[in-house]
Amino acid sequence: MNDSTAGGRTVTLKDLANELGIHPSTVSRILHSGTEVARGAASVATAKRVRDLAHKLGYSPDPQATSLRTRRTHLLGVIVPRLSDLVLAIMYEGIEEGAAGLGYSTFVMNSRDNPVEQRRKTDTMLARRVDGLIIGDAHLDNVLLQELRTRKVPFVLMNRRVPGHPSATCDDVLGGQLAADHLWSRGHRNVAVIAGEPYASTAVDRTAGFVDQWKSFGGAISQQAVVWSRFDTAGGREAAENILNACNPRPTALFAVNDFAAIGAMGALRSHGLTVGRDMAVVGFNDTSLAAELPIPLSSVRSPMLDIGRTAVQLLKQVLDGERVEPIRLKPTLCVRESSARAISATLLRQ
Amino acid sequence: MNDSTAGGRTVTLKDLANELGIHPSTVSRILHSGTEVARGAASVATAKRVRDLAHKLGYSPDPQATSLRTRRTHLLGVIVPRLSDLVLAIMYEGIEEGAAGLGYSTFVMNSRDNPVEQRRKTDTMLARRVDGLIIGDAHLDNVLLQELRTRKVPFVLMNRRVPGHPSATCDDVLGGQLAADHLWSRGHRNVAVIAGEPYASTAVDRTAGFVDQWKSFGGAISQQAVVWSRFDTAGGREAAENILNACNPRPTALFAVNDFAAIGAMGALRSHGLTVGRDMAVVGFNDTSLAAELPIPLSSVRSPMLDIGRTAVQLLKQVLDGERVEPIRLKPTLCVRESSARAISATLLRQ
DNA sequence: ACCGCTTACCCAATCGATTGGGTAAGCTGG
DNA sequence: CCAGCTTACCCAATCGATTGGGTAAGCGGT
Repeated sequence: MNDSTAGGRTVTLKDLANELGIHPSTVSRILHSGTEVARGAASVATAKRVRDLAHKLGYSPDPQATSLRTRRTHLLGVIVPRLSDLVLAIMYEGIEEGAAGLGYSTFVMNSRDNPVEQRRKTDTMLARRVDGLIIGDAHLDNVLLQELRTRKVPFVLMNRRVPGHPSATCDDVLGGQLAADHLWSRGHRNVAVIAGEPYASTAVDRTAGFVDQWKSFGGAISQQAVVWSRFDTAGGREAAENILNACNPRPTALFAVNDFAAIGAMGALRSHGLTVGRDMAVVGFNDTSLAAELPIPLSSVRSPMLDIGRTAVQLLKQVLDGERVEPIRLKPTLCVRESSARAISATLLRQ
Repeated sequence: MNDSTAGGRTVTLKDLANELGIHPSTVSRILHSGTEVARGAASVATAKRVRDLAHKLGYSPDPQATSLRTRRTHLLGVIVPRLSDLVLAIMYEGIEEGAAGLGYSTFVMNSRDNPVEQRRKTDTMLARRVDGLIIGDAHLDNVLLQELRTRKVPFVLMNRRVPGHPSATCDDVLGGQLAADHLWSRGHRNVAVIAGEPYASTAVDRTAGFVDQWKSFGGAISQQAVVWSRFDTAGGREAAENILNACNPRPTALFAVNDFAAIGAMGALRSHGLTVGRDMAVVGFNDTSLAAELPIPLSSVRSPMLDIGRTAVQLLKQVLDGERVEPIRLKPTLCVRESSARAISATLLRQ
């Protein structure tokens, strides 16, 4: 453990310099740069003496002082709808890992998907002088992003994309297609979609991927079979209720763009006396750790959440380095489980 | 939105001073202190001119410069086992809220409950010169805490307590008692406990609260009916398997110190052909949002997670202000649901 | 002996805000 | 008319690290 503490005495460059009878700038050059500058700034012997002493005294540079001078804080801001959304929490673990690898630290804040909060949190981050932002709660219609671009704030989107901005996301269109392929191949011909929030690209893309693929197979999906909803269990429950009420004949399969909505829907189905996997197939999205653990394990499109977080950091790093970057979409895969594994039964077909 | 950006020109005190033809120190005093110092430093008219200009130009003080001078960063470090644990994620939301209210920003890092990582993350936080730490992953046997105290690093514990250190936690002993009261009152006499990790006070206290209360009723709990386990679904599943194998006669009720472990256990019970709520009562802990949404809703001891987070910040603030603080334990309440609502059935009693 | 080059440093300004210690002008009271 | 006080400021050092621009010593070559 180093000795620079919140409470105790802190070792500074000057301390090291005084101790060794050399100038702080020399110490800085030795410690600062990996041999390129160090050589030329000091003799090998001096460099070693400095490094040894620094290590012995547990010197760690003051990041505030460094930032003040260099105008770079090595701080990244991360804004998510809410960390209590497992999906974002896992992406954040990827971010933390990626950022640590590059020597950055990260702030996270919850915006609750509320535009006022998004702006406020963004402001707080910028007031802290973060070097860049990772935005995990982008709305498709958001003006904030244009503003940030105009002001040349470096940022990347994560999880949700918005055309024209760099982003690290799951290939949600593909994910929707995978779900459609699966349900169609199991013989389903009458399906409904719990579509999520229309302001989120995740919801829109997954739904579009599913619906377009379904139509390309020659299937039909009526207006009332696509229900927009919140992403949480309560939203999924309501959406499923709507579908059960509005769709006649009752669909034989449900695609929810989010595992939590799928779980809520499963609850609603159960309340209606339907058994998931037998009377109704259900497919979720993200393959959160719960999907496999449910009493009736949930089929789900697995999105590489950790990798999305890591990729977002890499991308932001490139932006900070002034490189031009393209959006990246990581491939999802389908995990089939009991909730949708069996082919549609004769009884259901006959309905 | 203020104009100080990661990308653009930033307005400094000196800019304001030049613009108005006064000295930066005067501007600082006006903007810095709420009338006490400001009065005496400048005329009311000047103060207004300064404030108006600051607002117009979107001045926001450079936190790095401020910290360098004042030696306080207004940064708090938060260390948790993992943010993908819903419980900690929600506590963090409380922290974020509380910290924002006091003008602090927070770093979070995941330690994965691994002592090496705990130390490494602590070091990273201190290297960033945080003003204090909120530690959410304390182990009962941890030496790190003693070290931090010796080095006079201000910190408080959250979620898990360790005797002798300030902490904001749930009253876990009481929580365990509530579960015991409930199951006993429903007629159960043969129970088992999925106890969690023995290094966490949450696990130890909840188990002790339950077991002691049970014994005070005259009940008995055998050695093999208390199974230590990981906190996740897989851990709960394994523990339940152990219990089903080792306990004869089979218990009629299960208390898991964590909802996720409870969910895992429910899966195991189902695999054994047992119906939760009828063949076996199950009670979890924390009342995470999923408990109520499960196909068979889970009874759970509700712990005030948001408040614990908020309280942790308040407590740390007091520590930073040099006040003496006592550990705080917030009261849990019991939410009874289908998984344990009905009284023990005659069939089960006869077993 | 002298030019030019390398080696191994030192010097001082700078980033932006804070703060203890001035000081000049103006007013009051005796 | 002047001591003494208040008002409304200014000055300069400081926090710790970085960095462009020195410079003195030493050495090789001619």
